[in-house]
Amino acid sequence: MNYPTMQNPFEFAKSELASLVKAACEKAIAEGALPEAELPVPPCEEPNDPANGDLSSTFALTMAKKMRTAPRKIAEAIVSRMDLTGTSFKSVAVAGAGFINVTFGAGWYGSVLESIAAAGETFGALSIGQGKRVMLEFVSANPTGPMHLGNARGGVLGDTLASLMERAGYQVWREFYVNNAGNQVAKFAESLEARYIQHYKGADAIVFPEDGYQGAYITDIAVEYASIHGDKLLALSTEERRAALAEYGLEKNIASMKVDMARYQVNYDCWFLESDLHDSGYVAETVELMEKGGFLYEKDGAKWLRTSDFGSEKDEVIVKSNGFYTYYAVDLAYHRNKFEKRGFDLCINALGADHHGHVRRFKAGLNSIGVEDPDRLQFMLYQLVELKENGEAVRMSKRTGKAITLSTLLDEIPVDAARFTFNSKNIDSHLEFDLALAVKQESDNPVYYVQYAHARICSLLSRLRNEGFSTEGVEIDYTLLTASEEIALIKKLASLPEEIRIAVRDFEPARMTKYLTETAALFHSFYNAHRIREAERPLALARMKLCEETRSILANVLGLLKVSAPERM
RNA sequence: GCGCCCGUAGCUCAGCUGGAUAGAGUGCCUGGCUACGAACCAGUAGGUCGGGGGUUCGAAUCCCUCCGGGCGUGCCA
Repeated sequence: MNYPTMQNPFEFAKSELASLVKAACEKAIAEGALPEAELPVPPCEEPNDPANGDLSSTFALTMAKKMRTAPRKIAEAIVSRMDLTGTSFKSVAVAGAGFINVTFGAGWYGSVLESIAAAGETFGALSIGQGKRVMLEFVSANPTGPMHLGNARGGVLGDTLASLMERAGYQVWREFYVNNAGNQVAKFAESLEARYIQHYKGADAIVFPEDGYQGAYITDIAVEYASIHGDKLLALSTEERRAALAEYGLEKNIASMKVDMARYQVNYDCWFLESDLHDSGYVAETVELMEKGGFLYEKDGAKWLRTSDFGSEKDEVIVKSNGFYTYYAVDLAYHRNKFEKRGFDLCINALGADHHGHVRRFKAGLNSIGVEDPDRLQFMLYQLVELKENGEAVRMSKRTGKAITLSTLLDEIPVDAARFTFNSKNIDSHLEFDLALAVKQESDNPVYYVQYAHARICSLLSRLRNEGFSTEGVEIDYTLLTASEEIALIKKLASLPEEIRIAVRDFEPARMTKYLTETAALFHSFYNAHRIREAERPLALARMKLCEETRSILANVLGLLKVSAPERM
């Protein structure tokens, strides 16, 4: 028996069905059984209820009007002319209002398992990315303090999308943009300075800045600096003092962000410093471009960019009246750098939805500086994490110090569980998070359900191998896998490439945790319904093969999520 | 005011480029280990898909409108 390798089994079968339906329809028209009509590509989908077949085409329903013929009659004319020999299908039937339903034959199921075996743990690799170079920028939290739960969500979502895009055939670059310059840093420096002075001269010696960073970590940094370098900053100018403290604090914060991210299994290709854009003169050069293009004008002592000419609601300030660039100006330079200087084909920014207003502003701004196709910039907007304490909502803020930090999260909850949780809700959903509740319910995390399935299979397979069972080099008789649990499981394994395709298309990594949970459920269900060791040898081996490929898929997808796939637990 | 997101089972959420009887987890209840791992499985109960219109063979899904919640609308980043 020969089993063709399929990169994407469902896509393979759908296009097969589409051409079968179309060919049969053409034949029916040629024979005068159906009226002449222009034929679109027949739509094919998976019915919700397996009783309606494995694949279904609504072609007859959509053609009813054009052909002025009852859909059922169209379907019957088509079905009676469909030849299934040598295809993925073993049967076809007309159902309901005129659905054309087909069921897979053993050849398709065999091909699925053989294809997974051939691809190993990279099954699901697609070529839709065509090797394009993608820059995925995510988290990019201000280095003025520790990262919080919102960053935890963004970190996992961005990192997982990156993995998914790699699997889909893109060359992905992960980047963290470090805002180590500008107004927030000035406030950070001011806050450190106040704590430093208070440390030596008492709380009343200086008024803490009203909009300063209130978190206790500011005091920690200031005191730590004092314990290492002493009080020598007191004698310096305010400017020098702040510069020294800011430099020390930023270095420290950035280092600990790197540690936290690494601990969270997020590894960047680059931590890009905003200060480099200033130092190299790239920001100035970018603003000059706007100036030369005639897109800038002066008003109230500031320089404004005519973004309203490029699809934005209003114009934006580029140079403030105090002579400093706005964050927006610098970020435009940064994005120009991504496209023009580093030549990425596509840039994706993962942003919390509180920044959704940027989307239009950015595109308008990039347009004005001649980045020729602003659609190369895309946004993955995820809703905010709503922090709850005993059921009460708490607004997270770095400035007020009200937040659960990423490192606290990881102290309380294992990385596997945290990554799984933040990957388990659609990016559009507002995620509620109560740390106390999460710690309490930690053992309920569906990640263990999935990992348990993997461990269970590992232990089963090692027992089978010890007893002399092996699928190595053995011709498996796939026609023996006919139980509903076996069929459902194989179909689920087969759908992985489609899941990856859609997850990438929609920027929706949550599809993968859902997929894992469903796959594990189907496996557990199969496992409980059927014995392997006690079955007749050929059936035992076919089931063993199914277990092997299920394990491969679980490890494969857990790997994409950077969640461990334990052999025992 | 304007813009974006959300509203589906008691709770947390899938399903949304229109398809057949709206799903899962959790919680409640009932059953299943001298068994290849019970961190599991099987089953019962639980719904005006926020309300109201519209589009059509067909709407949780598309359009309009209203209600409710979140976010944005800075010479902050």
